[in-house]
Amino acid sequence: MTPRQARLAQQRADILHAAAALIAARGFHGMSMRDLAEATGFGVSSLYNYFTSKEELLAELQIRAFETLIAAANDSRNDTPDPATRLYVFIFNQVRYFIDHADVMRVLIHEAAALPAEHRQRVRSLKEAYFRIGRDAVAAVFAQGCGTPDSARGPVDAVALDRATYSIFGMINWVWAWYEPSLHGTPEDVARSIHGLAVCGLVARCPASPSHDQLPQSLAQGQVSLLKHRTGTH
Amino acid sequence: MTPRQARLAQQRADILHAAAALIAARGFHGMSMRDLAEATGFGVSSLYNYFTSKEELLAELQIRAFETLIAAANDSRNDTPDPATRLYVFIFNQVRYFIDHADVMRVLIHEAAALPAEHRQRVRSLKEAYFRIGRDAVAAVFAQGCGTPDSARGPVDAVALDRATYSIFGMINWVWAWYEPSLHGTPEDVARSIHGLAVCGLVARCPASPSHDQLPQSLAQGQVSLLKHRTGTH
DNA sequence: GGGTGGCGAACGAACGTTCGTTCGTCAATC
DNA sequence: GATTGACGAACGAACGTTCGTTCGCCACCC
Repeated sequence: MTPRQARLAQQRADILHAAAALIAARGFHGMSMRDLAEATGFGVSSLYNYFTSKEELLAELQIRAFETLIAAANDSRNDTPDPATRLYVFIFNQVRYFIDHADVMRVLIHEAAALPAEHRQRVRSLKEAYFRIGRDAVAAVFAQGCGTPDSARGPVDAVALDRATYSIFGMINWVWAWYEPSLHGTPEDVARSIHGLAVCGLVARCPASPSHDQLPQSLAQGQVSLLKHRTGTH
Repeated sequence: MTPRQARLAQQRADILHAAAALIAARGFHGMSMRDLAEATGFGVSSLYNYFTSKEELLAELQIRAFETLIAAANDSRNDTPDPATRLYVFIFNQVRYFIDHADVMRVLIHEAAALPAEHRQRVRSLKEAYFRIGRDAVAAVFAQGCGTPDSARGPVDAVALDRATYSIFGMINWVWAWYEPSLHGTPEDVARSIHGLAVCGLVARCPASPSHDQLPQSLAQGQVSLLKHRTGTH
């Protein structure tokens, strides 16, 4: 990559960062290109040297974010054999990403419908790929059970698995709406609360699942950035 | 109420219905007053006979919705003494409301930040009141425990209670993003999945909590409408 | 009972502003 | 000296809102 290309890529990323903040605060239609120009220091027209339209900018933002999330989830998929712990890692990764990059999170959740039809399908398929990773983690916990001999629970059908997975995503995704570091503990606390609900519920005891004290206290931040720069071939 | 007033109130409600659909689809800034005029059959300027501004329209929409939710939650608060069942009723009421009125739901979740400062505080206090109702229901389940003698779980502090409550709200609120009646079962199924996760988690057994089969199969729809019409003094 | 005046309610047109986008030009870089 | 990239100016369209007017209904007086 020539220095020229590197500079161009960096400035594209800078613009995306600023756009994420503005769209998160005011919505896609609420952010004007003049707002974005002021935030980035560019002139309004210069932005069009980096993105062909406002909508392409939104699409790029969402695509990069999902690719980052998917890559992070895949990287940590095989770290541990225990399903409950693996689910914790999945939850924590996403919670941390969303807390660190709340702007991007809000854009992902709120502005999927604002995409033009052309880019809609691409983002949707990325979202589905990410959902499947989460569902696999949930299914593994389901299948393993808790080690309890009790088998009063009926067989888990696919529809119920989907509902449970979506519900767990709901807990994670909702974090942006309420989390305040000074009020609600560390990201680890949040991930443990969610994981606890997902695995044990509010009150049940989970003899065979790892105690929360045994869960990894911290995970390597890794090298994933807010918006991974896609190099090369995809 | 004179027929005149009744007609005016009805038309205000009609406009709010149409606005909810448009805002849900395109966002507050994405809906133009011309869109709304076309959807309602009014001329653009006639809308200003019913609402003083676009922002007041949004505020009214949110305030009515939260008042409806709070009233429904309060009405059913003392129906049953069992905490777990009471939590189920709370969850089901909200899930059903959101599935029946997905438009309003999206507006509540997405467009809180688009409110002008004047109306912001009113909506926020309604939201907090509603949160407290939910938290009380969660706290009761927490306090009762599951009847298990096992007390390995530490004392439940207020912060953890908040996190758990927010997480449960997250499961409920996220329903709008994925629920499809033909794919994901009935609203009762959804409420039971969420309640099951909240109380028992994915895998734990809950000896003392009611089996899902014993939960009320259906609840009276009640007379709450999409946007309750506030008569009189508040 | 039939005209008539007042008024709520709906409207088209137009306001000034801001929107996303394009274009021609000019300075800086290789 | 050619190419890249930043820019101000300008575009038509659409924005939220206001204005003056009209229309039709209902209460009132002759």
